[in-house]
Amino acid sequence: MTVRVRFAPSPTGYLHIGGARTALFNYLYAKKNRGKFILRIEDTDLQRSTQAAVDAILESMQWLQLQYDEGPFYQTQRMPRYQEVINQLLESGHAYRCICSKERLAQLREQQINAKIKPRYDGHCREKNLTAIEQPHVIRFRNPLKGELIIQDQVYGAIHFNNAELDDLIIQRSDGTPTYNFTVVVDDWDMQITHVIRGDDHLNNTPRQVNILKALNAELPIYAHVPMILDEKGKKLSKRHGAASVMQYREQGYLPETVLNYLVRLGWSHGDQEIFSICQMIEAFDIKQIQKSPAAINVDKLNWLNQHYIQHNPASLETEILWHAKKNLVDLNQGPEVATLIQVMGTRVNTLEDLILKSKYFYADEISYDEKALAKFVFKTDKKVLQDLHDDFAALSNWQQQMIHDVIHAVA
RNA sequence: GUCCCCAUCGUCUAGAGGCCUAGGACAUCGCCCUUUCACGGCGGUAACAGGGGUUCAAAUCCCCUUGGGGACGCCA
Repeated sequence: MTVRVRFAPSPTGYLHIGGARTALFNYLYAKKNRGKFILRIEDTDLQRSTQAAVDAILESMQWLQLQYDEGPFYQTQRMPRYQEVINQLLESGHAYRCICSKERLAQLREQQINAKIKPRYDGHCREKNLTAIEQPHVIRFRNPLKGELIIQDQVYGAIHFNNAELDDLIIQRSDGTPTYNFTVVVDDWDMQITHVIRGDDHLNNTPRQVNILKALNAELPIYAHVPMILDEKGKKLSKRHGAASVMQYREQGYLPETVLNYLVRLGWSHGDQEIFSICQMIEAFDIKQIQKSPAAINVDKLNWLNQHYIQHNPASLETEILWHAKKNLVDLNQGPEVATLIQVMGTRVNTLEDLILKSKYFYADEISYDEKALAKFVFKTDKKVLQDLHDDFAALSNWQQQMIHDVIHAVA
C-alpha cells in the first residue's frame, strides 16, 4: 500500500512555525516511504478563511521547498460530497437532526461549568427522530454511549478514551455547511490517507473522528500526533511573537535550509547529528523518534545554524542574498562579488539581513554616521588616528591588500 | 472543573534495566590563536522534578505527588 499523507492547514492566517514543522514531518515521511504528500486547504469556516491566507501558506511552502504531490484541494469545493455522506449517515441512523437553540445550548453549558462537569451536549434531540423539517436545525453525529476506544498513536503509543466522555458533535451547521471534524474524516477517507501526522492539539478530536470513520465503515488511518512548539520562554507561541510566521524568518535573514534543519531537530533527533541536508533528513526520519513533550524555540541555536549554512553555500544562498539586498536598496553590482562578500562577512553575521546591513558601504559611496554615536564614542585622539590613517591611505601608491594591511598596522 | 497527554543540563536532545563517573549541540565561563570584529582550537560549569515500589541492578518498568501542556464551539 502506498503511503499517503496530508498537510491540512486552515487559511485563517500565515503559515506559522509549528504548522511548517508538521508539513515538514509529513513531507519527510512521504519521501522516505516513496509515498504521496497531499496539500488540503481546510476552508470550511467561511468567515475566517481568506485568499490572502491561502497565498501566504503557498508562498511559505514554496520558500521552504516543501513540494506537494497532489492538491491543493479546497474543502469548499467538495460540498456536494459532504452532503452526500451526511445523507448517508442520516439514513443509517448514525446522525440525527437537532433543533436545540443556541440559547439553550449556552445555558446548558453554563450550568455544566457551574456544576464543574465537562461541558457537552446532553442528547436532547437524540431520540426525537426528527425527519426532514423546515425549521432551522443542525445535524449531529450519534456517538456511541458506551465502550472504550484505543488509539494506537505512532508517537504517544496507546491512548484510551471512553465513549461516555464524548458527546454528539455537530457535523452540519444550521446554514447547511459541514464542520471540521466531519470534513476531515470524509477527506481523509476519500483521499485514502494512510497516515495522519498532525499537531497534538488534535489528539482529543481523534476518537470522535474514529467513531465517524467506523460509522462509515471506512478503514482507519494510522495516527501520529506531534507535540507543539513553544516560544523561548516555554509558553505557547502567540500571534504577537516576533517570529511565529515562516515568512518572518525570511524577513529576518534566515535561510530556508536553516529553518528546515532547525525545525526537524525540534522534537526529533537522530543520535548526535545536528546538521541535516534535506536528503539526510529523508533518509534518517522516523516517526518513532519524535519526542512526546513540547519543545521551546531557541534563537541562539537558530543563529548558529544559520551562520553554519551561510558559510556552507546552500542552494538558496545567492537568491536569498539578492532578495535582502533588493529589500534594503543595496545594488550588489556596485561592489565586490557575492562570493567575496560571503567570504569576508560570512563569519561575522548570523543573518542575511545583518550581512547586507553591515556591508552597505561596500556598495555605496555615501556613508552616513549617527551623529550622536559619533560624539559619544569617537574622541579627539581617535580622530587623530583616523586622520593619520586617511593621510597614509591617500599617499599609498600601490592599493593592494598587503600594502593596505601594512599601513593599518603601522598606524595602529 | 472534567478528560487526554507530557516530565534528562538554561535550551534542543542521546539514553529501549547493567555499556552512565549520564553523552552531544547551542548558550555561558576560562585558555590558545589574533594589535580590531569575528572564525577556529582546547578545556570548564551545568540535568535524570519529588516520593514510594519491582529487581541482584532503575534515568530507563509500575504507582502516587508536584509541575507543565492540550482539549472540552453551529473554530479549525
